[in-house]
Amino acid sequence: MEDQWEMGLPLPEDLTPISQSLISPGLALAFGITPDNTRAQFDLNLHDNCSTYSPSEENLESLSLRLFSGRSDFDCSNRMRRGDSFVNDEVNSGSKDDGDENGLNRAVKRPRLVWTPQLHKRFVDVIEHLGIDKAVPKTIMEMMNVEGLTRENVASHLQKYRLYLKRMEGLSSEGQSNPRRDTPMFDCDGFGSMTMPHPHPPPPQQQQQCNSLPLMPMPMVVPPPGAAYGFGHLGLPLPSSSPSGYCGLESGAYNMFWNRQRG
DNA sequence: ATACAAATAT
DNA sequence: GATATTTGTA
Repeated sequence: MEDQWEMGLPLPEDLTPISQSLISPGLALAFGITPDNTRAQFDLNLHDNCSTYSPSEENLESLSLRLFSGRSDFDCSNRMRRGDSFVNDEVNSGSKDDGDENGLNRAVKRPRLVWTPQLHKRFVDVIEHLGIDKAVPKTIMEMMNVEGLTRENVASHLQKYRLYLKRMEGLSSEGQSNPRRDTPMFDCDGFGSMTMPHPHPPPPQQQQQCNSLPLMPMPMVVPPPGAAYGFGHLGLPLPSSSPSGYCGLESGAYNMFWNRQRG
């Protein structure tokens, strides 16, 4: 059962290697995984400010491996730090591909991250396995192990996620016979946890016994182009689950999922 | 100096 | 509304 997730995944040699690991050796050890082939290969669905990029082409797979045009070492280094005011400590200044036409070392803007259901699912999985007390942005980011994902990406998402949890909490304690109780309109990957969050925090898990988790080694399965996506929340028919178990939206956020009822 | 959470901005 | 950025604080 524990190796079932591997079925249908691309072979290691089919995957483009990624230059940088976001998981610490300690975490990797704690999870009993080998750092080489376990990095998340998420399509981060990054949107440029100017052009919205839709990964519906056959180039999806290659796009999913790196963030933006040719660089994977983006990291947080292009952001201003508090106190001082450096713009961009980008190393290869003077090159023409840094988006700077004038030779000035301008800050390069990181595209906006879109939290796809896949990404969000991993986020939730990590949180649930960490326990609320240990679920802080940095740890979550490390355990998610998604290339290019920053701590502030996670922090921002976490802030909203906590808001969501609070809403649900107040909701469940409010009216017991509440008709508005979330019926899971779908239980596909990534959605169920959003529509039906755990009412109670999962039992605190110890790091040492976490190696049984199917959490880490889970490269994203890219659906074939033109595949029917899960629009169950819109009342559209769900595709019969594919053998690989893929079920989700390839592009676009899950947005409307957690904005159910509002006060 | 760093990371967090909350507040605010885009 | 979603995500980013700033602000206050531990």
